[in-house]
Amino acid sequence: MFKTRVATKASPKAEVTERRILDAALEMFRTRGFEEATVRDIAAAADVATGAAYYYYPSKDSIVLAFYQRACSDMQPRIEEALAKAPRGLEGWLKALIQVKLDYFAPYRGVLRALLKNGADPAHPLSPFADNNKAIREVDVEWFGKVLTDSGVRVPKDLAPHMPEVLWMFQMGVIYFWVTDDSRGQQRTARLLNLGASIVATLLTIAGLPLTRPLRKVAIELIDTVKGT
Amino acid sequence: MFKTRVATKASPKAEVTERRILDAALEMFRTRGFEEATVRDIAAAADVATGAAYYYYPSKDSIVLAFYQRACSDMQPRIEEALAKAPRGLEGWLKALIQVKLDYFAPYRGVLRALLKNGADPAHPLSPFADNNKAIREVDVEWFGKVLTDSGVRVPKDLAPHMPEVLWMFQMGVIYFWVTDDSRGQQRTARLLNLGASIVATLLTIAGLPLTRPLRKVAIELIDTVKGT
DNA sequence: GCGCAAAAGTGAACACGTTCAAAATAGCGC
DNA sequence: GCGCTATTTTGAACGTGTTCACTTTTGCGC
Repeated sequence: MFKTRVATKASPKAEVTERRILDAALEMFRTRGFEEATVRDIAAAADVATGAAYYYYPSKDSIVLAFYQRACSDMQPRIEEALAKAPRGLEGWLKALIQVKLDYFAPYRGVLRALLKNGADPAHPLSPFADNNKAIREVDVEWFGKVLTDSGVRVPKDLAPHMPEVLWMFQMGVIYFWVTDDSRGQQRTARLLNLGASIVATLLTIAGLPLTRPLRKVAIELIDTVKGT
Repeated sequence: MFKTRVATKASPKAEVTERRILDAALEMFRTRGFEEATVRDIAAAADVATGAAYYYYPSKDSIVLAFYQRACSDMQPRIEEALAKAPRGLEGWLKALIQVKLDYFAPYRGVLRALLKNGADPAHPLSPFADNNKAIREVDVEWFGKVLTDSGVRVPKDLAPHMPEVLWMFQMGVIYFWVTDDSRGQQRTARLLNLGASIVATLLTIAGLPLTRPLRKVAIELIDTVKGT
C-alpha cells in the first residue's frame, strides 16, 4: 500500500530533482508551516509540475518522513560529539542525547508536529513506531543501549534487555511534549527533560534493590504488553 | 476562532436538525469509518444540504467532538453503577472506571482515533486537553478524585492534590493505546489496564514511605511542569 | 393575515491533496 | 544518427472539506 520508491540507483538527474523537491518543501514548511505550504507551491518552487512531487513522494506527509530519515543520519555524528562533551553518567548522557534531537529539529518543530500527528499508531506508515521505520528506530535505540552500558549502571538481568527501548520511549515522550510546547523557548520541555532524566536515573538505581523485585516483575509484563508480540 | 455555536435555546426544529446530522454522522462513521464518511453523504443521510452540516458544526472533526461530549454525559450513570459493582479498592475501581469508557467507545474506536489524531495538543480545539473541553475534563478528573478518597489509600500531602489528574492521565494513556490496538478484542489493552492499575496502586502505597520523599519531590516538580502554569 | 427581521437551509464554487493518461526525455543497442 | 523502451515530467481532472452569497422558512408585533 505504501511504496517508498525503491532506492534503485536512479539516474543522477532524477536524484537531483528528488532533492530539489525535498529542499523546496522543507524550506516552505519552515517558512510557512506545514499546512500552509501547498504541494502546488512546493512543486513550483522546485520548478516542476505538481504531479512530479508524487512521482518521488507518495504523499505530502511522506516528504516529512524523508526529512525525518535524512535528519536521523545527519544527527549521528552530532550525537557522538555531544556524548563525548557531556558530563559522564547516565543522566547527563540521556539529556545530551535527547537535546541533540531537539536542537536539530528546532527550526522544524511544526513539521515534526505534522509527522507525529499520525501519532504513535504503529499501523500508520508514517509513524516513528511503524514497521517502515524499524531500521531508523533501531539505530536510535542502540544509542540508548550504548549510553546505558557505558554509564556502568547495574541493571537487573530481567529488566536489562528492555531498557534501551524504554529509554527510547522516554525520548519520544519528551519529543511529543516538545512539539506542542508553546512556552518561551520551550522551557517547559527543558524542565521536563531535566527532571525526567533525573527520575529515570534514580529509578534505575532503585530497581536494583531486592525489595523491588515484585513490582519490577509486573512492570516488565507491562513493557512486554506495550511492545506487543 | 472556534465558535462552538452557543447553545441558545434553539427552536426545537433546529435542535432536531442538529441531532439528525449528528446521528447520521455517527451511524456513518461507525459503518464506514471516519475518513470514508464524507460530509456530503452525512448531510444527504440527514436529508439536508451539504452546507447545513456547517451551520451546526464548524468542521467535520467537531462532529466527533460533539459525540465525545454526548458520550461523557451518557457515561456518568454507567460509571456510578460500575463503581458500585466493582471490587472495593483503588485498583478495582480504577479498572472499572476506565473499562466503562472503553466499553462505551468500543463501537466507535475509529471515530475516537480521529479525535485523538489532533493529539494531546492543548492548542487544538478538538483535543481532550484543550481549554474548550475543560468542563468535561474536570468532571472526569473528579471521578478519579472520588475513587482515590473512597479507596482510603493514604497519599502524601504534597502529592495528593495532583493525584486525580495523574490518574486521569493514566486513563488517557490507556485510551490512546486502545484506539490503535489491533489485537483480537483489544486484549493487549486489557492487559495494559490490568497491569497498569496494579502498578499505580502499588506505587501509591510505596509513595507513603518516608524514604521516597526526595524522589517524590522531583516527581511533583515534573508533574507541575507538565501541567504548565 | 401582513410585513419583516432573524434563523435555517441551499448548492455552487474554492483550495487542497491526489491520480492518471498522455507527452517529453534519457539511455542504449545498432 | 535511428529506433525503441523505460524513465521522467506534465497538467487537467477528481473527490474531499469548507465557504459563502443567496433563498426559504420561522417567529412575532401589529
